[in-house]
Amino acid sequence: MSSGVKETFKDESTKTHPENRPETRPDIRPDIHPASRSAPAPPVPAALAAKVRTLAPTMTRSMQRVAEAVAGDPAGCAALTVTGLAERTGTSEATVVRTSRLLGYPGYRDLRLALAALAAQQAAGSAPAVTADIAVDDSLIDVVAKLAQEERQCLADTAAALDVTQLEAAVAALSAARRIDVYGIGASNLVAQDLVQKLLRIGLIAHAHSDPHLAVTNAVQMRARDVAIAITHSGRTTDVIEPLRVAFDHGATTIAITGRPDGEIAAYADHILTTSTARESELRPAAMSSRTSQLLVVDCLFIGVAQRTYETAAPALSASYEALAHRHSPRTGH
Amino acid sequence: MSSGVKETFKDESTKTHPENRPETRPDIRPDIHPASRSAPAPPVPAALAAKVRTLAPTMTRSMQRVAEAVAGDPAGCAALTVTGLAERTGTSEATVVRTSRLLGYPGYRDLRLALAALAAQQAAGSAPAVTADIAVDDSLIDVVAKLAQEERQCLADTAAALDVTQLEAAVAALSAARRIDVYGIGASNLVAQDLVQKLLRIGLIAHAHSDPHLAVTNAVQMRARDVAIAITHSGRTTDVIEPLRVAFDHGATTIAITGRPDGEIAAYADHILTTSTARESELRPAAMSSRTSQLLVVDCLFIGVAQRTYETAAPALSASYEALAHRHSPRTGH
DNA sequence: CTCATGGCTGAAAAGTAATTTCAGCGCGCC
DNA sequence: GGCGCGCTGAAATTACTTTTCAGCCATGAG
Repeated sequence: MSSGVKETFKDESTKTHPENRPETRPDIRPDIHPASRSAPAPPVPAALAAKVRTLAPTMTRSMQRVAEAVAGDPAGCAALTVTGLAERTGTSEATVVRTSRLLGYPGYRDLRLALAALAAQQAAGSAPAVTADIAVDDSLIDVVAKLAQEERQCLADTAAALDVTQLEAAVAALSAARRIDVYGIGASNLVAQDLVQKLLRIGLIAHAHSDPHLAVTNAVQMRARDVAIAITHSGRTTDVIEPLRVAFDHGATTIAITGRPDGEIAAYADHILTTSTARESELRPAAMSSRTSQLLVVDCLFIGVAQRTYETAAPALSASYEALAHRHSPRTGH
Repeated sequence: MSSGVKETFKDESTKTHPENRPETRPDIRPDIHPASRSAPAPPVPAALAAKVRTLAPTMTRSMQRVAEAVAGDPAGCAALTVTGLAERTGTSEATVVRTSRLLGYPGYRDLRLALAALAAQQAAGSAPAVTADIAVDDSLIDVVAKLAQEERQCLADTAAALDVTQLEAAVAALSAARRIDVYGIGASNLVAQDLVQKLLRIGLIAHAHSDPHLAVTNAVQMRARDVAIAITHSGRTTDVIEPLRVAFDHGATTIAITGRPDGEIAAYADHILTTSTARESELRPAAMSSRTSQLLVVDCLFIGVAQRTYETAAPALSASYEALAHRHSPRTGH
């Protein structure tokens, strides 16, 4: 336990994240404590496979081997010591420990405990449900079943991995926002529009941008109390990062919804909401599962804001329903 | 009967350990086969409380205190080291280890793993009771869980209710289409755009319409081999029905994606794909679950078409990925 | 093509936790 | 009341985990 504390401190000092961000800021943030970001990952074993997938790109080859081993056989790995796992994966103890850290645990000891827990969870009832990839010659029945299953898995992973602290902060910022801009390109733009549509319905001022130039132009107008949200699965979409950076520099509260919390976009985001990364197959591009994941996050944001601003949100919602009523044909369906 | 067996185990572990452990530990550990591991001493965590009760009479007072602690709070004890647990129970490390042995584990290390597993099992067992409506005063944690759960349910419902025959026909029509128009308003328009984005990626000619006037104007141009798709949850959105009717009258193949297969739109649809209708609450408008459902249907359509047109779809997909690559910042995430 | 650079990697050192030993001491039995 | 059995925990020992550090490989610049 005491070692865990020490390591946390050490981690902060070695990683440059926490100190680099406040320096970039031109003015002070009145309401948010940056400290909340240092303890973001309560080790939820259920989402381990998802976390492995999310972090896999950041990992080195040998770390990936370790991560695969633990994700593939939690029960077996839980029975092994560091040395044993290192041997099994053909790596060294140091690498195993490093991987454990990357997955969000203070050390191997704790990862091992989580593995034991995960194994028990899997064994008890809920089967791990490893669906096969969708193949070219699958029947449509199979396609429907597999797609539904994968999306359901994706939702479960996202929910398990979502950092509620970050979500809370994001909701708070949105609820108090003077104005909200949402940046998204391609498939993510649809998610951005979805969010904006919902926020407009509860009386907030929100805009979705897909044109990078206009987005930057608008971002210049942002200031404190405004909120900018960037949605990008890869975390590296320049056209989306750029306006977020501008908004960030102008003092707006910035939120990133991304599958790569370590990505370049993290530098300009006050709050990061991580979406899960499902493995993608040839026929099923990443966009599909990332969209599902993003939409869940967006829905959570919306509900959270609606709760916070219930006094104004509830009447606004009913009003929007009524306004729509006469756009439907009058014949009552049953 | 079983008690006799247990005692035998206990005997072995307690009496023979002085000579047994130093020999076996360093040498045999690496050579042990996973299958044989379970044979000698099966540590079944589920029955821990029972075992504590059974063995309590044979225990000394301090050992009982330890046993009670682990049986009463597995999760809490799993987080503690030997020293920690010894302190909490007011005993010494040696006693903790002795108790572990008595309970059937090689040492405290293994008992601790079993405790973690047990805790997870317990948590998993009591978890899945969150299907209530989302309330205004729900915590964000609950909101996330409930939303994810509802959407997952929605996906399962949709997949179960989807008529594969209709889907098959729709896929066939799309695969052979000269041109595809998709009509959707509001939230459904985002789904329409999503479908169109995907179809464009595999080389089909597709357009999404949200402007009812333009939609009708375009619908007039439709003829045989063209496909028109209308997306409306209510099945009564006039602005969407109208262009579908026009396309239908001009001989195009028409598809309706709707939650009301008996609705007015059915009259002009050659194929009807039914989306599921989840109950909606005040905070969770119908748009949310209908969207999830619609997206699943749209994904199925896409995959189906991609399969059918694999020869052209596959290269088109890879080409679109490559084209996007340089819109991302070059820094590779390894 | 060569060199410098930076970061990954694993062997070994250092540190921490678990296990064993052993002396003390309470408790029941004679 | 003395004797001894065996429970108990502090300390020593051992096993395991974590950290350090130097080698190595890939990468990119000159």
